[in-house]
Amino acid sequence: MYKRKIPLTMDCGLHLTKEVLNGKWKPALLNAIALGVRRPSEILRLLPGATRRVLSVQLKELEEHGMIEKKTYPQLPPKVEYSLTEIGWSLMPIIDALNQWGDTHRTFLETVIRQDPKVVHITKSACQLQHLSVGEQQVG
Amino acid sequence: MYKRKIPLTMDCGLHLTKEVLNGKWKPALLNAIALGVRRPSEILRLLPGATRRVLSVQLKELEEHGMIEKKTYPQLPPKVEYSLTEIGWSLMPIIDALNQWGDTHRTFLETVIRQDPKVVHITKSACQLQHLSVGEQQVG
DNA sequence: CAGAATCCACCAGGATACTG
DNA sequence: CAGTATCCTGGTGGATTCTG
Repeated sequence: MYKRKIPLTMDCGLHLTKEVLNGKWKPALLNAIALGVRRPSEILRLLPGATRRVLSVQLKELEEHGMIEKKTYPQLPPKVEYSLTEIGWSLMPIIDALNQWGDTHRTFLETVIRQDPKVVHITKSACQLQHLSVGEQQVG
Repeated sequence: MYKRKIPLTMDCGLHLTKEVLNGKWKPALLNAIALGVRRPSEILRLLPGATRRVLSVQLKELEEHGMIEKKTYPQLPPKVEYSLTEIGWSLMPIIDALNQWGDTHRTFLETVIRQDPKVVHITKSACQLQHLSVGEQQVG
């Protein structure tokens, strides 16, 4: 088993939270599940930029960190459903805030980020989360 | 100049925000500056886990993204002061929420994160942010 | 004191193929 | 459909040294 060689730094709340949300798709995954998209294949469709492997890895981490729960139906073909735990739900106001802040300042942000000479080109449509209305949220 | 070869994905607000806060010390840096710690040497003292170089790099990125402003006094020895821009300030509720969430669930989080077999050991005291009371915040 | 230049270890995440 | 194993690339951030 792989072991990380660089120690974590985690005594202020900021770093603890960062560790939980650390991963390219973690916030999007939590958001998707909160919006009722609970099956891996659906999530995969929702995030065309991500591969099955990466989603798998990050979902597992979220599960290990206690943010989501996994329900496996022992069938063929297999069926899996994820749901938020209570502590997972407690993250949603933050996710919403992140999402909203990005949307509010979209024009500005796209400009300054595009100005960044490091950024070669931008791919659009890697995430369809914004097409789901928040009103469709399901109650845990 | 280094150029990034992997395209960004940034059409949902979540990813825009993530790009801005992307960097090990970015939220902590914003928080520090908001709390009135504006000089590099002070910030360095506040975040003993980070090196001068990394702070320098991430401060520059925050500046390029328009979150902070840099004021240089042409003296010897040089003196530099950072401050939040208006849009930078607009991030503070989010930073506070991240910080608070981590603190609220500290016990749980430290447990599940430590359970993670990837984590070998944890360094404490890499960040002294929690020693500053929020009451000491300065107005932009 | 502030920061630029180098060098590099580490590891996150993408591609692909395979199993049940 | 869901998940794992393997391999590989690129880029973040740490160490160190040097300048003004």
